[in-house]
Amino acid sequence: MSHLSQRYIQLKKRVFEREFAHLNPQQQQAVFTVDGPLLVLAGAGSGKTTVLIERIGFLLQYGNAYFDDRLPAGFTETEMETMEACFAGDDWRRLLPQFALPTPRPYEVLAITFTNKAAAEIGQRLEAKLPEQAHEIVSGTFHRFCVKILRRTASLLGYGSDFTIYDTDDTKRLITECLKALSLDPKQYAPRAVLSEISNAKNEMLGPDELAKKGVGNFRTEKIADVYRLYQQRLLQNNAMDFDDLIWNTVRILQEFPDRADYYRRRFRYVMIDEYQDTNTAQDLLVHLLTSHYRNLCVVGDDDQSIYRFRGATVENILGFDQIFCDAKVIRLERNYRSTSQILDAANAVIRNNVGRKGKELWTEKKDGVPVHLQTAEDDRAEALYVCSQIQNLAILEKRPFSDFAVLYRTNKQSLSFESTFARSGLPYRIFGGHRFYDRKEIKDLTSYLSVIHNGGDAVRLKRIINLPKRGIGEASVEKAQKLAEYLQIPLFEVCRNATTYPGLGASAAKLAAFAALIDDLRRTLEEVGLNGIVDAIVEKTGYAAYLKETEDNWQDKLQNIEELASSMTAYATEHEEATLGGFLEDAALVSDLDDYNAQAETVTLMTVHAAKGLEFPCVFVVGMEDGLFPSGAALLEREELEEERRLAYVAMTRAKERLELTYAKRRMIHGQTMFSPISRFVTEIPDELLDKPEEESPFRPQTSFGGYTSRTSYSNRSASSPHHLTAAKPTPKPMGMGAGPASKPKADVSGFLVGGRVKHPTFGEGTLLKKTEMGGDVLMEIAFDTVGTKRLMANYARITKCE
DNA sequence: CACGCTCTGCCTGCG
DNA sequence: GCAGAGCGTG
Repeated sequence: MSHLSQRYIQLKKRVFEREFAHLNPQQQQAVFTVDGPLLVLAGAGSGKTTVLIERIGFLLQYGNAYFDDRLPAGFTETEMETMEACFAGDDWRRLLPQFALPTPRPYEVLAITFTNKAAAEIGQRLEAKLPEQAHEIVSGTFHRFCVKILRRTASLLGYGSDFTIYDTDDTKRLITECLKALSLDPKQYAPRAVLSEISNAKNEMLGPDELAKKGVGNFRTEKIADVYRLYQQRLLQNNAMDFDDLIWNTVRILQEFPDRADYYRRRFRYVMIDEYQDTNTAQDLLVHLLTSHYRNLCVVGDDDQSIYRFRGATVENILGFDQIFCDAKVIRLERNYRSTSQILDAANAVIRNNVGRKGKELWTEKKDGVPVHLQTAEDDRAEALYVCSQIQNLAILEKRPFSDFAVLYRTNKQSLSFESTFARSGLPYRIFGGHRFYDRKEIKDLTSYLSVIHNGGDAVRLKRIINLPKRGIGEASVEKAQKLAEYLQIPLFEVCRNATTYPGLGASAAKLAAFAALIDDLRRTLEEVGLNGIVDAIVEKTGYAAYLKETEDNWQDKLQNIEELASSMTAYATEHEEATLGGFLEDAALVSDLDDYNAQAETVTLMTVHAAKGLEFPCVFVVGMEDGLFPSGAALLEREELEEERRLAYVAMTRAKERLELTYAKRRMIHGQTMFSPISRFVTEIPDELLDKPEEESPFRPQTSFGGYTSRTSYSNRSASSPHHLTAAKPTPKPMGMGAGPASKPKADVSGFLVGGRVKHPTFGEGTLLKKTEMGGDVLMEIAFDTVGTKRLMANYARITKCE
């Protein structure tokens, strides 16, 4: 290599490094490496999304400029000197365009994520960074990407392009049907379990025959393979796919139709996959099939955050990436920008105990944090009380909005005690998870109507609504009609429509025909009123509202949910120029509740650790740190399971930016039984010097009149265990908020303060009391101070006096 | 076919 | 401890 060329390359690199100086060296390398296979091991809070966005930006602007080692043709020494002089001056940015190489078109770039939330974030940030090109870049979830391909290619596999996407409820119904058809006892073959085995098989790319072969000699597996075979057959008949099929059928397109495969391979020249540790075998195969031509594949992930093994994700995909691509470049992002060193050291100490990992140690420059706090509570109720009062304390002492706080738990059930405690003390909160909006019964009913209107071939959803509201079509009649449909090889809906022409249907024929007429009528209504009025029309023409009133206690709530469905359809119609019913149903199938998580809302967040992945909060409480709960009892048996739980604990801890508290209850009700569990082994893996452990006893003991002590370590410790201490009688969980946390004070008497009256504060001066709000045994006072403006203070903490 | 009773079986859960 | 499923009866 010539001397000139070396000078040129060196200068070029320095220019780019200066342009991307806001990134650390590892991040820069990840951004500049656009060609060939790249594995980015991105620790929690290491600026992964930023890298992804910057990388796309760099790619679209400069192509493979950074690593290209060619000298422009006819480049001279003089030009080199001009460039170097320019670099030394202020307008060195002028050099950037000169280094640019041919770039891909935006639509040749594909970015795939797992959740809608992540996809939306990427979409927004791309929009902000590259307003011109963002809308052309293909970004979205695996499922959305696959649906897009399948809508165009499904006919090759025998499906219609308007296939329905079945959710868990639909698939469960279909499995139950298949079990019945094969005379299998649903008690021995629980639909849920069968479904999960089928799903696992699909995720590993095993068809019914392969599953049967694998389970030869195993009676149960052989039977499940039979169910699987029938299930797939029926899905096809119903023109429906389950979520796993979306992936697998796309794989089939790429494997079985070379011309299609070739088209997509050339189309997506640059592919990026986020959260690669969450991919299953089918998704991994899809990615490899898609990128086998150009091999410009960048996968980003963190083996330490792989927490979805139970649903088929295999960490091996990310762990073995550099073995499959032996020329892959591996970049580790270990600098964390989120958490304090105390939090990171604790999290590192826990995850270190895992054997099967690439090995990463996060570090930070935030050294000014507080230790991780460990709180012991007598039972789950005391635990909730502690968290509640601690949040109230911190909100006041550190002037934090409630949106700073998150309570993370292992199981959804644990939310109950927090929900009731928070509600009682007026702490605003929001619970995420549990069931999706679109999974609610009334919403499922309505979307089933919509779906039948849209895709008449779908018998599962048709059967869901055929007698709902009750219209005298019993199970026997439906079965007869279905037998007939099978015999005649026509959709069930067609049998209903022409029911009166089949003598075998007897008395129910008229009712079936009336039902079909209703659906046909609704189809015409859809033509007339469009998406905006169709929900109302269904409710009206089916008498659904009356049915709800008759059968449900909380029918008002349910009607309101239906209203919400109607307005979300209207919103969909306005947002999309060519809005169709099919498009809306597709959206409904592919969204989740977490998607509308709003960090701005002034509420405490309650969610499972799983749901919290990818989020961050200034203050995090990880609750229920007990062996048997976290790690879960099932995980205590197998090493692999336990390691997954440990990764889960790692994810939980690394959500915290400033404060991390771990809580543990000595006693707790599980499955209706009081359990006494030892403290979580994950807590014991954290070295003592990183943990701030308060007194042994529950903090909820009646307060003495020694107001204002702040040291919890010596004095209060003793007071609880000392037998002659009169007030240490029995911890009473009654008093809310008070006496909890570090800086407790005696209860202030606020009855003398009148709204509109004048008050005085030692630092803020005089002001007018605007509002008093009861809050967890304390009173929140909103005061308009004369000099410093309006402030919200808790009566028990702020030294407020009346003006005489 | 609707109801009420008993029985069971219980992590996590994207799309 | 509670919810959902399944079963039997009016």
